[in-house]
Amino acid sequence: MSKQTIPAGYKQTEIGVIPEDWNVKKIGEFTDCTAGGTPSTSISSYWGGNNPWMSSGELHLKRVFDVSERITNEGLSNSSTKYVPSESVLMGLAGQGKTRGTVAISKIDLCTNQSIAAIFPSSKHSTEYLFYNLDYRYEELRSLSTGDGGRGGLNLKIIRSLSLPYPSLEEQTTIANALSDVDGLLAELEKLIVKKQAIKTATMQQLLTGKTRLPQFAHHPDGTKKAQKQTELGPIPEDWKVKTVYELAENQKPQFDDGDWIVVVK
DNA sequence: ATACGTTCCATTGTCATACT
DNA sequence: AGTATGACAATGGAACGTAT
Repeated sequence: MSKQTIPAGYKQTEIGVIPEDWNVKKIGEFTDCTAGGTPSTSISSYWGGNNPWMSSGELHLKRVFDVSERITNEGLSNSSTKYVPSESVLMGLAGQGKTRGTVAISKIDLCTNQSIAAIFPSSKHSTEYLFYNLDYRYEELRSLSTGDGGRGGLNLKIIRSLSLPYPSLEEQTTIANALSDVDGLLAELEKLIVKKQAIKTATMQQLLTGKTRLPQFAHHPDGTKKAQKQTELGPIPEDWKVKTVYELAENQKPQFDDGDWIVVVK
């Protein structure tokens, strides 16, 4: 790429144009990471117990407050899994599917399987900032995988050598907070959507069964309220009918030369 | 020709193990 | 200890076979 104009107050680095007072650091320069393991599944005394053990499928939780599996102390000491602290960034290492490159944050101390790398928290970086940076770089992370084709994986060496823009800890925290605020707003919106969907479901139940009539259909011309009648589908308004879909389709059947037909429901 | 149930196969995630 | 890879299980969808 040819020389481009760099805005005042910015500088060119190997990872792109960033503010002058930011640095570029590799993950291995400010913290370390480790992978986990799986206690032998054929030894039942390794399973159960009190130690949370996370499989890579649970990375989609994004913020991991609990996991579904538990292992015993015996399982913990007889496998290569180990406790990683709360506030670690967890990254999927293996898998052809979407797990590889997916990141999450542990919100409890937990153990993981060998397909998860845990990047430890440190006093030099913001876990949330690192999480957002890596989450944003999902496609890039996937392209970094070793090996050819689907089976490739990330490994600890690749993670340690990942470079990222590195502002002061205070700025990292502030950036992460801003993003977290947006996440909060999105979560609120999602809650609202769920609520509206519940209202819609309830409304469908009322309107499609005739339990509640829209005002202009609820009364006879003389002002008396329309009654209900009993049918095989339950009580429905006295002026409604019960018909099979087949009956409706027969009536709607358009005549095409080739014999095909469609039903348009409005 | 259609409806339905079954089988097959690709994808993905996971575990075990050999290798460095 | 960390990584690569063979093996396998779970899943879902496509393809196929059969009865009507």
